[in-house]
Amino acid sequence: MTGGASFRIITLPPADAYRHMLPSPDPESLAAAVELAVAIRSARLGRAAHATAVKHLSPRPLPAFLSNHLVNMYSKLDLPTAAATLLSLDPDPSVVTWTALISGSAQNGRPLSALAHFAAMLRASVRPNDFTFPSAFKAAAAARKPLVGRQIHASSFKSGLIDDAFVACGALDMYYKTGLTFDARILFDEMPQRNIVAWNAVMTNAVFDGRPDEAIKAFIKLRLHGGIPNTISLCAFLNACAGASYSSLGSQLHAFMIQSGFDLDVSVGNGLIDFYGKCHWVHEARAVFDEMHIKNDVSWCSMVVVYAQNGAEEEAFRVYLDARKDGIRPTDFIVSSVLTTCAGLSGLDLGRSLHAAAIRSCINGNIFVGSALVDMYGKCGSIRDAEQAFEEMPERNLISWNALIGGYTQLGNAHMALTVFDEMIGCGEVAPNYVTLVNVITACSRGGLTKEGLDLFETMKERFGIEPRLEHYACVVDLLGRAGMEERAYEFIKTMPIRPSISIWGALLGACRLHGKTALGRIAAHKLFEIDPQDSGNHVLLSNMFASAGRWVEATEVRKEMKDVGIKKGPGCSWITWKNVVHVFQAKDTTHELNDKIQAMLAKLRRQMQAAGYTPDTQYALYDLEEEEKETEVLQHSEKLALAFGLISIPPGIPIRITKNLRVCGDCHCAFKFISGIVGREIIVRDNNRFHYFRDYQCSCRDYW
DNA sequence: GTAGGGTTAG
Repeated sequence: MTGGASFRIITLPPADAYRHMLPSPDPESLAAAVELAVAIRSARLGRAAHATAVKHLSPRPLPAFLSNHLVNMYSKLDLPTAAATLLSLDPDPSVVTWTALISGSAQNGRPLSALAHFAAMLRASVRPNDFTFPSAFKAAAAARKPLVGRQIHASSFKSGLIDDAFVACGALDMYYKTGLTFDARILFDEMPQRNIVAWNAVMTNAVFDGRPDEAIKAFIKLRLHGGIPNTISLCAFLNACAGASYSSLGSQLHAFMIQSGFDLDVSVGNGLIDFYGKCHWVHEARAVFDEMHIKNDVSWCSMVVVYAQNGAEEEAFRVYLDARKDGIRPTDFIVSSVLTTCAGLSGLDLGRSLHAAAIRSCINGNIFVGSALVDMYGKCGSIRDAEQAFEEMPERNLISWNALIGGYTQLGNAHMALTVFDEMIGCGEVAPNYVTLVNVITACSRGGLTKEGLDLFETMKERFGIEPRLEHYACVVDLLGRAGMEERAYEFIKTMPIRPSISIWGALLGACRLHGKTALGRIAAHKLFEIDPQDSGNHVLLSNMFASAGRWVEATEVRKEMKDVGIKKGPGCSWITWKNVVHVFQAKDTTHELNDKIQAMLAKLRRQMQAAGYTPDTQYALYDLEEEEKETEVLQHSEKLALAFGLISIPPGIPIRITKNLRVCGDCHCAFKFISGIVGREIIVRDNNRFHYFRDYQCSCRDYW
């Protein structure tokens, strides 16, 4: 390097600007270069400076300040071995050297080594200073070691350094994060000076621990004390409002932010998007997003999540595509979020393209991405791909296991769901949670394993320490109901210790519909109307139950009642994706451009099916029509139209994937079994409840759904 | 020369 350019100038350069430059060999410049290496996170520059130092300054030892810089650089850039080796070469490392080593470990997610270094420092009789304690507390907090944290607190108290604001804030945060909330409160009350960081520690931890009201109270108290919130306080407040669904309080704060100019901060803007999304104010979230002058990848990701979590999966995907166009890299956060929307859309092709993007960006090994892939493939009915994604994960956690079990559950493969469940227990690395139990009991229900399901429910508390929740009770009602034991299910509901919810009565009503138990069905339906009079699904289910039992008067009455109260039923529809176009069909839909061919195909299929022994199951025609008309009616169901289109358009050998927003109808289910055999093709239907995998005159659900 | 509290996901 020539010309005497000094590394002291720290106007931050673009990340790559200095990477290949060699610093001049005087210790001051070398130290500056090392400092810069940390700032731009360039290990290459740091190593180059180190090499230059060794070359030009040996055999003399490196000056202490330069050595400290180097230890700090290696530690901060997550090269712990180099940092520790360098420290061990120093015959008498100072507290600064030790602190550099400890802080790097704490910041790079290695709290246990940070604590080990801290202990080694004490053994070497080096006393921690006001810089060391905050890092030590951070490590104890991250390692969730309350006893160690308390010891560090005692030591900082003895040395008198606890009165330092940095040290006290570290201790405060440590007590919260290790679950010693009581100690944290005492410490906070006794703090001689409470700076904004202390208030923020109170607020962020209250939100994290699910005590949003406490965070809001702290914010108000801070204002009463004349404290000025910063961006972190505001993000915490927004999270508190989102957690407690205080939509108006949060939007009032939004006004304050605009007044004070805080809304221009990217993190605050991102917090606002997230807050509005969690309050289901999608338009407000979008407005904040659109008005942001500077957006980062978190902004884009938050916007994707707002749409995904508010039932607008197509919009979520569009935002993802816009983000890519805007030059946003597919991060692990964005990819796992968008994969969730693919799972919701049943968008297997989109999911596969994201899988490819994840591999290109080297984030396919991330545990969030991996679990999202397993989940997506499972929900899209590609259980083989789900298995493979699961196998390829470098590490797995509870969520990954739950995703795979959930995939088998959706497919109705109770045997495999239970096998994977046993494997999960057997591996001893993760303990099941309530979601796991919901999945396996549901799998039993769908697979007809009534005894096994009941067994799991009855022993879950004792075997796994999981208290049954409402969801588990609903699973049992479903389990008994599907097995034809509606009366027993009703008795079970009566003895429940929790107040029965929509899902409980809904499960009973569904079972009554399936088995034509109209009297009990009416009881369940009326419970449902009491809880949620506006829900169309319950009315439709009741009406269909009467229709299936041939009781047309009652069926029509329910429909009429719906009309009178002003309940609208969302239309049932089925869709199929071909060549990146989504073709949507409603029942009796004649608007598709290929309608003539579709009708011809349906007529042909009807002849072939009847020759093979199919009779239309007209109980699924929902109106009281003449028998022959009913046959025509069921032939025009949206899933049959979609299938006919698929058979016309998609070449043989490619499975036909259909998605339906309601449950697949019984006649269509029967017809699809015949058609899969007649035309020799795989047909995969995903309804709002589960998958049906038709092949060779059979369905994966074995007619039990 | 070394330090504390933060936004997005399965």
